[in-house]
Amino acid sequence: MAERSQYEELARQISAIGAVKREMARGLPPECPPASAVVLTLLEKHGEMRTSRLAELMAIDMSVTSRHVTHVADRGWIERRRDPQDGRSRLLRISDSGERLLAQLSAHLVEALAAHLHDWSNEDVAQLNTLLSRLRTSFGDCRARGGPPHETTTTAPLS
Amino acid sequence: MAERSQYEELARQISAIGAVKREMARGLPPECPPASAVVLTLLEKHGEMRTSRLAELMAIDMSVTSRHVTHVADRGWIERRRDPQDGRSRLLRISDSGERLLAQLSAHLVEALAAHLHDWSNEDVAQLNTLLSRLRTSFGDCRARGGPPHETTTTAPLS
DNA sequence: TATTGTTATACTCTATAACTATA
DNA sequence: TATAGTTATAGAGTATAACAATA
Repeated sequence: MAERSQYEELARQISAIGAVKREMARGLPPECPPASAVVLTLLEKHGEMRTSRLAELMAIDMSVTSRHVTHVADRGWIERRRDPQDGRSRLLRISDSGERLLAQLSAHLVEALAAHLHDWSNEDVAQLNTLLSRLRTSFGDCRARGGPPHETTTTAPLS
Repeated sequence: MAERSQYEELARQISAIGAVKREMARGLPPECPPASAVVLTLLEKHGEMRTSRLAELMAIDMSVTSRHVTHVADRGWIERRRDPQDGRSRLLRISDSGERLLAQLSAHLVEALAAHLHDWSNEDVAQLNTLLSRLRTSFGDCRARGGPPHETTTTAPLS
Protein backbone atom coordinates (compact mmCIF):
# COMPACT_ATOMS: atom_id res chain seq x y z
CA MET A 1 0.00 0.00 0.00
CA ALA A 2 1.41 3.35 -1.05
CA GLU A 3 1.25 6.73 0.63
CA ARG A 4 -1.20 9.52 0.06
CA SER A 5 1.35 11.91 -1.42
CA GLN A 6 2.38 9.23 -3.90
CA TYR A 7 -1.19 8.81 -5.04
CA GLU A 8 -1.55 12.53 -5.55
CA GLU A 9 1.69 12.58 -7.49
CA LEU A 10 0.53 9.68 -9.64
CA ALA A 11 -2.69 11.49 -10.43
CA ARG A 12 -0.68 14.53 -11.49
CA GLN A 13 1.65 12.47 -13.66
CA ILE A 14 -1.18 10.69 -15.42
CA SER A 15 -2.95 13.95 -15.98
CA ALA A 16 0.19 15.52 -17.45
CA ILE A 17 1.03 12.65 -19.76
CA GLY A 18 -1.37 14.14 -22.27
CA ALA A 19 1.36 16.53 -23.35
CA VAL A 20 3.56 13.61 -24.37
CA LYS A 21 0.65 12.06 -26.17
CA ARG A 22 0.03 15.24 -28.14
CA GLU A 23 3.70 15.58 -28.96
CA MET A 24 3.75 12.04 -30.33
CA ALA A 25 0.69 12.80 -32.42
CA ARG A 26 2.40 15.71 -34.17
CA GLY A 27 3.18 15.16 -37.81
CA LEU A 28 0.55 12.52 -38.44
CA PRO A 29 -0.61 12.44 -42.06
CA PRO A 30 -3.71 14.43 -43.00
CA GLU A 31 -7.01 12.62 -42.40
CA CYS A 32 -5.25 10.33 -39.97
CA PRO A 33 -5.97 11.48 -36.41
CA PRO A 34 -4.36 9.56 -33.52
CA ALA A 35 -7.37 7.32 -33.04
CA SER A 36 -7.10 6.07 -36.62
CA ALA A 37 -3.49 5.16 -36.03
CA VAL A 38 -4.50 3.16 -32.97
CA VAL A 39 -7.16 1.28 -34.93
CA LEU A 40 -4.64 0.30 -37.60
CA THR A 41 -2.02 -0.67 -35.02
CA LEU A 42 -4.38 -2.96 -33.18
CA LEU A 43 -5.76 -4.61 -36.30
CA GLU A 44 -2.25 -5.22 -37.58
CA LYS A 45 -1.12 -6.65 -34.27
CA HIS A 46 -4.10 -8.84 -33.40
CA GLY A 47 -5.47 -9.64 -36.84
CA GLU A 48 -9.10 -9.68 -37.92
CA MET A 49 -11.56 -8.98 -35.12
CA ARG A 50 -15.08 -7.77 -34.40
CA THR A 51 -15.89 -4.15 -33.59
CA SER A 52 -16.76 -5.02 -30.02
CA ARG A 53 -13.35 -6.62 -29.53
CA LEU A 54 -11.65 -3.52 -30.89
CA ALA A 55 -13.65 -1.39 -28.47
CA GLU A 56 -12.37 -3.54 -25.62
CA LEU A 57 -8.78 -3.18 -26.73
CA MET A 58 -9.14 0.58 -27.09
CA ALA A 59 -10.98 0.78 -23.76
CA ILE A 60 -13.63 3.06 -25.21
CA ASP A 61 -17.34 2.75 -25.88
CA MET A 62 -18.40 0.86 -28.97
CA SER A 63 -20.24 3.89 -30.29
CA VAL A 64 -16.96 5.77 -30.42
CA THR A 65 -15.18 2.78 -31.89
CA SER A 66 -17.79 2.60 -34.63
CA ARG A 67 -17.03 6.17 -35.66
CA HIS A 68 -13.28 5.56 -35.75
CA VAL A 69 -13.82 2.41 -37.77
CA THR A 70 -16.00 4.26 -40.26
CA HIS A 71 -13.32 6.90 -40.65
CA VAL A 72 -10.57 4.45 -41.57
CA ALA A 73 -12.91 2.28 -43.64
CA ASP A 74 -13.99 5.31 -45.69
CA ARG A 75 -10.34 5.87 -46.57
CA GLY A 76 -9.74 2.27 -47.56
CA TRP A 77 -7.33 1.55 -44.75
CA ILE A 78 -9.38 -1.37 -43.42
CA GLU A 79 -11.92 -3.82 -44.82
CA ARG A 80 -15.20 -4.41 -43.10
CA ARG A 81 -17.34 -7.48 -43.75
CA ARG A 82 -20.27 -9.25 -42.15
CA ASP A 83 -19.46 -12.11 -39.83
CA PRO A 84 -20.81 -15.20 -41.64
CA GLN A 85 -21.59 -16.79 -38.28
CA ASP A 86 -23.43 -13.78 -36.84
CA GLY A 87 -25.10 -11.31 -39.15
CA ARG A 88 -25.06 -8.61 -36.51
CA SER A 89 -21.28 -8.56 -36.20
CA ARG A 90 -18.72 -7.00 -38.46
CA LEU A 91 -15.23 -8.36 -39.02
CA LEU A 92 -12.47 -5.80 -39.41
CA ARG A 93 -9.20 -6.37 -41.20
CA ILE A 94 -6.40 -4.00 -42.15
CA SER A 95 -6.01 -3.54 -45.92
CA ASP A 96 -2.86 -3.39 -48.01
CA SER A 97 -3.25 0.36 -48.19
CA GLY A 98 -3.61 0.41 -44.41
CA GLU A 99 -0.49 -1.69 -43.99
CA ARG A 100 1.49 0.76 -46.07
CA LEU A 101 0.19 3.72 -44.12
CA LEU A 102 0.92 1.98 -40.84
CA ALA A 103 4.49 1.25 -41.87
CA GLN A 104 4.89 4.95 -42.55
CA LEU A 105 3.34 5.89 -39.22
CA SER A 106 5.49 3.42 -37.37
CA ALA A 107 8.67 4.72 -38.94
CA HIS A 108 7.73 8.25 -38.00
CA LEU A 109 6.87 7.22 -34.47
CA VAL A 110 10.09 5.32 -33.89
CA GLU A 111 12.06 8.23 -35.24
CA ALA A 112 10.34 10.66 -32.87
CA LEU A 113 10.70 8.41 -29.85
CA ALA A 114 14.32 7.60 -30.63
CA ALA A 115 15.06 11.32 -30.79
CA HIS A 116 13.48 12.06 -27.43
CA LEU A 117 14.44 8.86 -25.60
CA HIS A 118 17.98 8.43 -26.82
CA ASP A 119 19.27 8.14 -23.26
CA TRP A 120 16.71 5.53 -22.20
CA SER A 121 18.00 1.99 -21.95
CA ASN A 122 16.13 -1.01 -23.19
CA GLU A 123 15.32 -1.87 -19.59
CA ASP A 124 13.99 1.60 -18.79
CA VAL A 125 11.46 1.46 -21.60
CA ALA A 126 10.54 -2.14 -20.78
CA GLN A 127 9.94 -1.24 -17.16
CA LEU A 128 7.75 1.71 -18.01
CA ASN A 129 5.75 -0.44 -20.40
CA THR A 130 5.30 -3.08 -17.75
CA LEU A 131 4.19 -0.61 -15.11
CA LEU A 132 1.75 1.11 -17.44
CA SER A 133 0.28 -2.20 -18.47
CA ARG A 134 -0.07 -3.21 -14.87
CA LEU A 135 -1.69 0.11 -14.05
CA ARG A 136 -4.32 -0.42 -16.71
CA THR A 137 -4.93 -3.92 -15.46
CA SER A 138 -5.30 -2.70 -11.89
CA PHE A 139 -7.92 -0.27 -13.06
CA GLY A 140 -9.77 -3.20 -14.56
CA ASP A 141 -8.92 -1.85 -17.98
CA CYS A 142 -12.26 -0.14 -17.43
CA ARG A 143 -14.49 -1.70 -20.07
CA ALA A 144 -11.92 -4.12 -21.45
CA ARG A 145 -13.08 -7.19 -19.57
CA GLY A 146 -12.90 -9.42 -22.62
CA GLY A 147 -9.36 -10.66 -22.74
CA PRO A 148 -6.94 -11.98 -20.17
CA PRO A 149 -4.90 -9.47 -18.17
CA HIS A 150 -1.69 -8.05 -19.58
CA GLU A 151 -2.65 -9.14 -23.04
CA THR A 152 -1.37 -5.99 -24.67
CA THR A 153 2.04 -6.30 -23.06
CA THR A 154 4.96 -7.91 -24.80
CA THR A 155 7.17 -7.84 -21.74
CA ALA A 156 6.98 -10.12 -18.75
CA PRO A 157 4.83 -9.03 -15.82
CA LEU A 158 6.54 -7.39 -12.91
CA SER A 159 7.52 -10.01 -10.35
CA MET B 1 18.73 2.83 -26.90
CA ALA B 2 15.59 0.72 -26.95
CA GLU B 3 14.13 -1.48 -29.66
CA ARG B 4 11.52 -0.64 -32.23
CA SER B 5 8.88 -2.98 -30.81
CA GLN B 6 9.33 -1.39 -27.40
CA TYR B 7 8.71 2.04 -28.85
CA GLU B 8 5.55 0.84 -30.52
CA GLU B 9 4.43 -0.75 -27.29
CA LEU B 10 5.12 2.47 -25.39
CA ALA B 11 3.07 4.45 -27.86
CA ARG B 12 0.20 2.01 -27.36
CA GLN B 13 0.46 2.21 -23.58
CA ILE B 14 0.47 5.98 -23.52
CA SER B 15 -2.44 6.07 -25.89
CA ALA B 16 -4.40 3.64 -23.70
CA ILE B 17 -3.72 5.41 -20.42
CA GLY B 18 -6.61 7.71 -21.21
CA ALA B 19 -8.97 5.04 -19.89
CA VAL B 20 -7.31 5.21 -16.49
CA LYS B 21 -7.47 8.98 -16.60
CA ARG B 22 -11.19 8.91 -17.30
CA GLU B 23 -11.77 6.37 -14.55
CA MET B 24 -9.97 8.62 -12.08
CA ALA B 25 -12.10 11.56 -13.18
CA ARG B 26 -15.33 9.76 -12.35
CA GLY B 27 -17.23 11.13 -9.39
CA LEU B 28 -15.80 14.64 -9.53
CA PRO B 29 -18.17 17.25 -8.09
CA PRO B 30 -20.48 19.10 -10.48
CA GLU B 31 -18.93 22.12 -12.19
CA CYS B 32 -15.50 20.71 -11.44
CA PRO B 33 -14.08 19.04 -14.56
CA PRO B 34 -10.65 17.37 -14.33
CA ALA B 35 -8.84 20.44 -15.58
CA SER B 36 -10.21 22.51 -12.70
CA ALA B 37 -8.91 19.95 -10.25
CA VAL B 38 -5.47 20.21 -11.84
CA VAL B 39 -5.49 23.99 -11.56
CA LEU B 40 -6.34 23.82 -7.86
CA THR B 41 -3.76 21.10 -7.22
CA LEU B 42 -0.97 23.08 -8.82
CA LEU B 43 -1.85 26.36 -7.11
CA GLU B 44 -1.99 24.61 -3.76
CA LYS B 45 1.31 22.87 -4.34
CA HIS B 46 3.34 25.70 -5.82
CA GLY B 47 1.62 28.72 -4.31
CA GLU B 48 0.74 31.96 -6.07
CA MET B 49 1.86 32.16 -9.66
CA ARG B 50 1.19 33.88 -12.97
CA THR B 51 -1.06 32.44 -15.65
CA SER B 52 1.86 31.80 -17.94
CA ARG B 53 3.60 29.76 -15.25
CA LEU B 54 0.46 27.70 -14.74
CA ALA B 55 0.31 27.05 -18.47
CA GLU B 56 3.87 25.75 -18.34
CA LEU B 57 3.10 23.42 -15.46
CA MET B 58 0.01 22.10 -17.20
CA ALA B 59 1.90 21.82 -20.49
CA ILE B 60 -0.94 23.39 -22.42
CA ASP B 61 -1.37 26.63 -24.34
CA MET B 62 -2.00 29.78 -22.35
CA SER B 63 -5.26 30.37 -24.17
CA VAL B 64 -6.58 27.11 -22.79
CA THR B 65 -5.16 27.86 -19.38
CA SER B 66 -6.95 31.18 -19.39
CA ARG B 67 -10.27 29.43 -19.91
CA HIS B 68 -9.64 26.96 -17.10
CA VAL B 69 -8.61 29.79 -14.81
CA THR B 70 -11.75 31.74 -15.60
CA HIS B 71 -13.84 28.68 -14.80
CA VAL B 72 -12.41 28.20 -11.31
CA ALA B 73 -12.27 31.94 -10.63
CA ASP B 74 -15.97 32.31 -11.51
CA ARG B 75 -16.73 29.74 -8.82
CA GLY B 76 -14.61 31.44 -6.20
CA TRP B 77 -12.08 28.63 -5.94
CA ILE B 78 -9.14 30.92 -6.77
CA GLU B 79 -8.35 34.61 -6.47
CA ARG B 80 -6.99 36.54 -9.42
CA ARG B 81 -5.23 39.87 -9.06
CA ARG B 82 -3.02 42.10 -11.14
CA ASP B 83 0.70 41.75 -10.68
CA PRO B 84 1.80 45.06 -9.09
CA GLN B 85 5.12 44.76 -10.86
CA ASP B 86 3.68 44.04 -14.32
CA GLY B 87 0.20 45.23 -15.17
CA ARG B 88 -0.12 42.69 -17.95
CA SER B 89 0.26 39.71 -15.66
CA ARG B 90 -2.24 38.16 -13.32
CA LEU B 91 -1.36 36.45 -10.05
CA LEU B 92 -3.38 33.38 -9.18
CA ARG B 93 -3.89 32.04 -5.69
CA ILE B 94 -6.12 29.31 -4.34
CA SER B 95 -8.91 30.60 -2.05
CA ASP B 96 -10.19 29.15 1.22
CA SER B 97 -13.15 27.77 -0.65
CA GLY B 98 -10.78 26.23 -3.17
CA GLU B 99 -8.70 24.67 -0.41
CA ARG B 100 -11.79 23.05 1.02
CA LEU B 101 -12.84 21.70 -2.35
CA LEU B 102 -9.35 20.41 -3.02
CA ALA B 103 -9.26 18.57 0.30
CA GLN B 104 -12.47 16.87 -0.73
CA LEU B 105 -11.12 16.01 -4.17
CA SER B 106 -7.92 14.66 -2.72
CA ALA B 107 -9.74 12.41 -0.29
CA HIS B 108 -11.87 11.04 -3.09
CA LEU B 109 -8.84 10.48 -5.30
CA VAL B 110 -6.84 8.67 -2.65
CA GLU B 111 -9.81 6.48 -1.90
CA ALA B 112 -10.21 5.53 -5.56
CA LEU B 113 -6.53 4.86 -6.08
CA ALA B 114 -6.23 2.88 -2.87
CA ALA B 115 -9.11 0.69 -4.01
CA HIS B 116 -7.58 -0.05 -7.39
CA LEU B 117 -3.93 -0.17 -6.38
CA HIS B 118 -4.20 -2.06 -3.14
CA ASP B 119 -1.61 -4.59 -4.27
CA TRP B 120 0.93 -1.96 -5.38
CA SER B 121 3.84 -1.42 -3.03
CA ASN B 122 5.20 1.97 -2.12
CA GLU B 123 8.14 1.26 -4.40
CA ASP B 124 5.97 0.29 -7.36
CA VAL B 125 4.12 3.59 -7.29
CA ALA B 126 7.31 5.54 -6.71
CA GLN B 127 8.96 3.88 -9.68
CA LEU B 128 6.05 4.58 -11.98
CA ASN B 129 6.00 8.21 -10.84
CA THR B 130 9.71 8.51 -11.49
CA LEU B 131 9.51 6.98 -14.94
CA LEU B 132 6.55 9.13 -15.96
CA SER B 133 8.29 12.24 -14.74
CA ARG B 134 11.39 11.27 -16.66
CA LEU B 135 9.32 10.59 -19.75
CA ARG B 136 7.82 14.06 -19.62
CA THR B 137 11.26 15.56 -19.13
CA SER B 138 12.65 13.60 -22.06
CA PHE B 139 9.92 15.03 -24.23
CA GLY B 140 11.06 18.46 -23.15
CA ASP B 141 7.85 18.80 -21.21
CA CYS B 142 6.74 20.25 -24.53
CA ARG B 143 6.04 23.88 -23.74
CA ALA B 144 7.12 23.73 -20.11
CA ARG B 145 10.59 25.11 -20.55
CA GLY B 146 10.29 27.40 -17.54
CA GLY B 147 11.41 25.32 -14.60
CA PRO B 148 14.22 22.91 -13.93
CA PRO B 149 13.76 19.28 -14.95
CA HIS B 150 11.95 16.87 -12.67
CA GLU B 151 10.49 19.70 -10.69
CA THR B 152 7.13 18.04 -10.33
CA THR B 153 8.63 14.84 -8.96
CA THR B 154 8.82 14.15 -5.26
CA THR B 155 10.79 10.95 -5.66
CA ALA B 156 14.43 10.57 -6.45
CA PRO B 157 15.44 10.14 -10.10
CA LEU B 158 16.01 6.63 -11.34
CA SER B 159 19.62 5.67 -10.82
C1' DT C 1 7.83 46.57 -30.93
C1' DA C 2 7.29 42.68 -27.72
C1' DT C 3 4.68 40.35 -24.17
C1' DT C 4 0.59 38.89 -21.14
C1' DG C 5 -3.63 37.48 -21.20
C1' DT C 6 -8.41 37.00 -23.44
C1' DT C 7 -11.73 35.58 -26.83
C1' DA C 8 -13.44 33.35 -31.28
C1' DT C 9 -13.33 29.42 -34.01
C1' DA C 10 -12.50 24.78 -35.16
C1' DC C 11 -11.05 20.03 -34.31
C1' DT C 12 -10.45 15.55 -31.64
C1' DC C 13 -12.11 12.51 -28.45
C1' DT C 14 -15.53 10.73 -25.39
C1' DA C 15 -20.21 9.07 -23.32
C1' DT C 16 -25.33 8.42 -23.20
C1' DA C 17 -29.40 7.40 -25.45
C1' DA C 18 -32.28 6.22 -29.29
C1' DC C 19 -32.43 3.37 -33.18
C1' DT C 20 -31.85 -0.74 -36.77
C1' DA C 21 -30.96 -5.33 -37.77
C1' DT C 22 -30.06 -9.87 -36.41
C1' DA C 23 -30.09 -13.84 -32.97
C1' DT D 1 -36.11 -10.42 -25.51
C1' DA D 2 -31.20 -9.72 -25.99
C1' DT D 3 -27.15 -8.35 -28.60
C1' DA D 4 -23.98 -5.92 -32.37
C1' DG D 5 -23.50 -2.00 -34.39
C1' DT D 6 -24.87 2.88 -35.95
C1' DT D 7 -26.15 7.62 -35.40
C1' DA D 8 -27.53 11.99 -32.87
C1' DT D 9 -26.49 14.92 -29.33
C1' DA D 10 -23.78 16.94 -25.77
C1' DG D 11 -19.59 17.88 -23.10
C1' DA D 12 -14.51 18.22 -22.11
C1' DG D 13 -10.11 19.39 -23.90
C1' DT D 14 -6.97 21.35 -27.05
C1' DA D 15 -4.64 24.59 -30.68
C1' DT D 16 -4.34 28.63 -33.80
C1' DA D 17 -5.24 33.21 -34.74
C1' DA D 18 -6.92 37.76 -33.84
C1' DC D 19 -7.25 41.04 -30.34
C1' DA D 20 -6.56 44.31 -26.04
C1' DA D 21 -3.70 46.20 -22.62
C1' DT D 22 0.72 46.98 -20.81
C1' DA D 23 5.93 47.13 -20.99
